[in-house]
Amino acid sequence: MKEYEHLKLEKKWQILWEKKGIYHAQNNSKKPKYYSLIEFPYPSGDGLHVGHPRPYIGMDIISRKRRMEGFNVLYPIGWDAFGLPTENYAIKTGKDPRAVTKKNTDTFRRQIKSLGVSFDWSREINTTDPKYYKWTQWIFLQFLKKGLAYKAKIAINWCPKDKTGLANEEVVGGVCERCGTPVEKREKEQWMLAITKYAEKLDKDLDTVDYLPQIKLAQRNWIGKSEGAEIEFLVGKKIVKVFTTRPDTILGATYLVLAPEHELVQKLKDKIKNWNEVEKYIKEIKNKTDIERTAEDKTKTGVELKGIKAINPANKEEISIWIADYVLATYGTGAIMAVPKHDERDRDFAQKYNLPIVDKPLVDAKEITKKVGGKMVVKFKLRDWVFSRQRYWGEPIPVIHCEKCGIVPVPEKNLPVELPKIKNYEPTDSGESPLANISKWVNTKCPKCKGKAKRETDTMPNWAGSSWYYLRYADPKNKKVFADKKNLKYWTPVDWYNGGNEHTTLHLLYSRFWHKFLYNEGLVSTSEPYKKRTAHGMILGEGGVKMSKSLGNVINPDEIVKIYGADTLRVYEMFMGPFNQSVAWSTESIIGARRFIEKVWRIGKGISENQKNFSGPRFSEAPNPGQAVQNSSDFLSIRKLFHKTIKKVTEDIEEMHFNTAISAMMILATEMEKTEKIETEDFKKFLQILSPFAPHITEEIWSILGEKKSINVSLWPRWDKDLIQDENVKIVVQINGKVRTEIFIKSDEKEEEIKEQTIKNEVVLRYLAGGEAKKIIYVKNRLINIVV
RNA sequence: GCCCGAGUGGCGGAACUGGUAUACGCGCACGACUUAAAAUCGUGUCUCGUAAGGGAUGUGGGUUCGAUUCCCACCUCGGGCACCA
Repeated sequence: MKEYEHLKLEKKWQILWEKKGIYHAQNNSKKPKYYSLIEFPYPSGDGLHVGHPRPYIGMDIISRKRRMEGFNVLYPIGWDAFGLPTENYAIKTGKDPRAVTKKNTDTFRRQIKSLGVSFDWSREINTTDPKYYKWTQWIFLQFLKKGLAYKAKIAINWCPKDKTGLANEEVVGGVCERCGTPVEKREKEQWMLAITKYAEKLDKDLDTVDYLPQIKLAQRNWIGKSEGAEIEFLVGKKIVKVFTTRPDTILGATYLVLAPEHELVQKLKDKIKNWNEVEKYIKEIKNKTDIERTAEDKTKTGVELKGIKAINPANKEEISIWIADYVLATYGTGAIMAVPKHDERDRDFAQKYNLPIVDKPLVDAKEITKKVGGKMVVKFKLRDWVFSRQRYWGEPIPVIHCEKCGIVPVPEKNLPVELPKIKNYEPTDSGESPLANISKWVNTKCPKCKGKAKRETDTMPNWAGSSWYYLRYADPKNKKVFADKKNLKYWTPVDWYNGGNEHTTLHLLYSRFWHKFLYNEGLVSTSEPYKKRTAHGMILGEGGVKMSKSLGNVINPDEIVKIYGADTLRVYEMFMGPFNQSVAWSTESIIGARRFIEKVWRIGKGISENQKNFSGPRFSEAPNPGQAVQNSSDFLSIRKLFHKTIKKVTEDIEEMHFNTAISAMMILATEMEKTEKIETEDFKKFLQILSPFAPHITEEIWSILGEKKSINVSLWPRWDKDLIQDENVKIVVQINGKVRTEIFIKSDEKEEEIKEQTIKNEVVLRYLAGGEAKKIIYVKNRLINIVV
């Protein structure tokens, strides 16, 4: 056996694995299936940085373990390649976004392959491929058919820098999620998807999936279900409907507040005596950005609608009506009954404008609602999804505007509507997509009446392609349907989906919505797309700051692979900290992972050259993995340690506790090296449990030891229950809760005997001198505490 | 403001269900090997104390034979939501 040359060795196996296609998922297999998924990357021009592979390696470990457990594993990858960075780059350089995407995906593919991740590359997909987005457009047409895609003139979030509309989910703290520019409001005709129709299901069905609790919670908060009552207040002959979660406080309602945009305000114009003042206020509010409206120290403002009054239906009292910016037009009914006694916001407002605060008694919520003719209702904070973008690099919305027929869907047989190649990708200030300038493409015939018509020039948001990509993996090359039903039935749902927390209320929610719609249409076989969802932490730059080009602290995995090898990088990334937590990169610390890998190589070498081979256990006791090894290897059974380590690694992988799994294997490796002889079969089991983490070196040693088949298709080792039991156990002796000494006992020894034995111990006697043991607490195989 | 999550050596982090706090790794120090260096191996490495022993898991209390773990109050950091009636 030669020296460890990671570059040669890793390349060799990567080529061989690819040639044999051992990571290809089989569509017709008798094995049980396992579908593991990572969020497919956006192929940016900067290439991979060391943060990208962390989730890939994590799920790779799960996938490799599943293969060895006998599953037919689908672990696919593709490219979520539509989006602004590529388009902006195209604008700057005058290059075709297609060419830019090709170049970027080539780089990403090469880099990911160099890490030995066991993706099934035969199923690679790309959202910008017309063969793919044909089906994104097709699904849109299904939404349209069912009335869930509709056009509406609404005030949308407009990013003046990116010159495009944004969904609510893409606005973070009043600024554009992507570029940080403060978002403006613009009235525009937009395509909308009626995600709110699924609000109830999206909320309720969270009970049926295995997501991390904080992910469920974040989705629940975003959907924002609340139960309350709609109650009507009479205003002259007109009616104001309010929504309240506290109908029981209605006797304390001393005024009404409408959102400034509330329709009734305009309708009552004639009766409002201070109309000039009211109109001025409405105008002021309209010109405010979200940031100004929600500024922290902002006090509430409002204007009374003088000349009109409302009647509280519970006690028939006349109360005043106000408009104020603290009431939102987009939630509930856009109007509230103000109860300053019980609601802090109403109280603030009442105090500022000297409105009555009365302490009327509480009444039964349901009874009073019924009595005043109201009804119990459920409201959601979730808004419909603004689905139009006024940019080039996205899926064209497959719709035609006909002068006579109105909106006409592009016939399914004419899909895909391909993006035309153009020279200028610059978005326009008018808020139109650059596609609007391509008259040759825009002007078309109406599919219905064959008359003059124009194509829709808005494109879809980059969340469109990613809302269903996991379905396409089940059947990525199908030309007739988005995926064959049989394949969908076999592969879905995704068994384990790992991704970033930043997608909880975006991609994760959107794709659940699409999936539920497709399920309703009978097009997919499960009501939820993902059975289990976990999240990984980010890798930060050295010192704990974000890795970014502007800070110049981005680490390229290419360099690490070159210097240390893919196996070392993989082990390091899994070892550096808990998988679900952010950790700072430390190039200095990688050496630890490399030393471990080299140690494994040395032991393998020793065994293959027959210097370390041995049969039968030599020692009698082993420490627990993760516990201190008390040097004396004569005392340890290396074989027991093998089995304890198999157990620990097997269990830790399932919990994504990769760091502690590696720690246990490091302990075992250190012990192996200290031990003169090791049984080859035991060592092979160690190679197997290490192989998901370090697939190349383990495959190499595996083959050197005479195995003909890949370690990837070997059977995951089991631990021997008897071997992980210790006959002799060390227990700690405490006196008054302080550790004083330790004794060794047989693990099956009776409690009484142990206690007796302890009392006679000389150290214990010394502490007992004069006093007497009041109480003795024994915790099996752990400790004994004597209270004096 | 509200809701999550976290706070442990010089650093990244361990600790099952309340049971030896600081595993594993980095760094550092010393030693072995070497002409030397690197690599590797070994030993040590929370803190005060010569020792016996004492003190430390953000701070202050509590429950318990025993608390990093449970409870209460507070501080700091990270994340989410943010006038949602």
